[in-house]
Amino acid sequence: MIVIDYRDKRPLYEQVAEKLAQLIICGVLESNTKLPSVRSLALELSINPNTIQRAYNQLEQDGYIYTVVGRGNYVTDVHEWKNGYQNTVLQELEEGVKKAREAGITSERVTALVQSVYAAPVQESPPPRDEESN
Amino acid sequence: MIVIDYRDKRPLYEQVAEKLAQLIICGVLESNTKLPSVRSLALELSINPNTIQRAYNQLEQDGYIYTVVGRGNYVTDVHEWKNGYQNTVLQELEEGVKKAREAGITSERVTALVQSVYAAPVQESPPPRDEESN
DNA sequence: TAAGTGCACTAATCGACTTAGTACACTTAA
DNA sequence: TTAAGTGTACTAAGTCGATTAGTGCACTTA
Repeated sequence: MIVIDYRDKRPLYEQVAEKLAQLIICGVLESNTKLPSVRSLALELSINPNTIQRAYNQLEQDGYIYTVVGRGNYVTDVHEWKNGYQNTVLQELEEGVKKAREAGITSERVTALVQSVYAAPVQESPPPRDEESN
Repeated sequence: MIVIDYRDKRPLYEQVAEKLAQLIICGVLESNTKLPSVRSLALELSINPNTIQRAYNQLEQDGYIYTVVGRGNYVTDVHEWKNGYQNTVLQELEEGVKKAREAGITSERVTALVQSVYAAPVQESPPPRDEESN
């Protein structure tokens, strides 16, 4: 299911988390699917269970999966995940706008920036999943 | 001019850069003022010249000062600095908006966010210097 | 030419991050 | 109750990058 690239300079847990996130995003792992246990996946990849644990923690923080102690890890429902991600993006954006305001940039200028971005043609890396526009 | 706090866990060069930035922002060091040389300031603070060098590099990157090899470091003109800072903020903001668009967030929602931030009453830490609104 | 300036390179130190080892608490089913 | 399977907390070793220091070079000015 997952292959580790030892030439990759990033930490193992980050690689594992990223690969799993991709599988979730592209739909291979559907909502509420049970992920392999930390021990079994660790055995399969020949690395320490704690490393898998950390990858799972990362995924949980990012909202991709949820954990039930004693039972296992499960893929988060698509709608929940999408809402969570959008909220994160919006929070970051709010910080940026506040910063702009404090820097003395007018709201007109910021609004113009927003419009120009949305007016630009779409290119590269489309959003993970985007059937519905809520 | 500057006092180092060894209880502070941050690196020395960061402390030095921050203190100098504050002096520049609050107007103690006016535009085109010559800063102390890396050697003299290092001697004054009893730290290595390279540490001061790094602090100055940081300040130059952030647009607070400019460097002339063989001559010294000088405080950037207020207008230049302000433009540079605003551009940095706007670039960061653009990235955020692109991310929002890719996440499937509508432009209306982003615009509403911008307006709500600018509608909120001003509070805490006002912008460094803000007599003119260009 | 000499003094003063910033800059580039290397080396030592130190701390944080990463990973592994181990033991514990929880859930489930026999 | 018991046993197997699950996630979690704690500590320790190893590794790697950031920070700081040391040294020498190139540039500007008088």
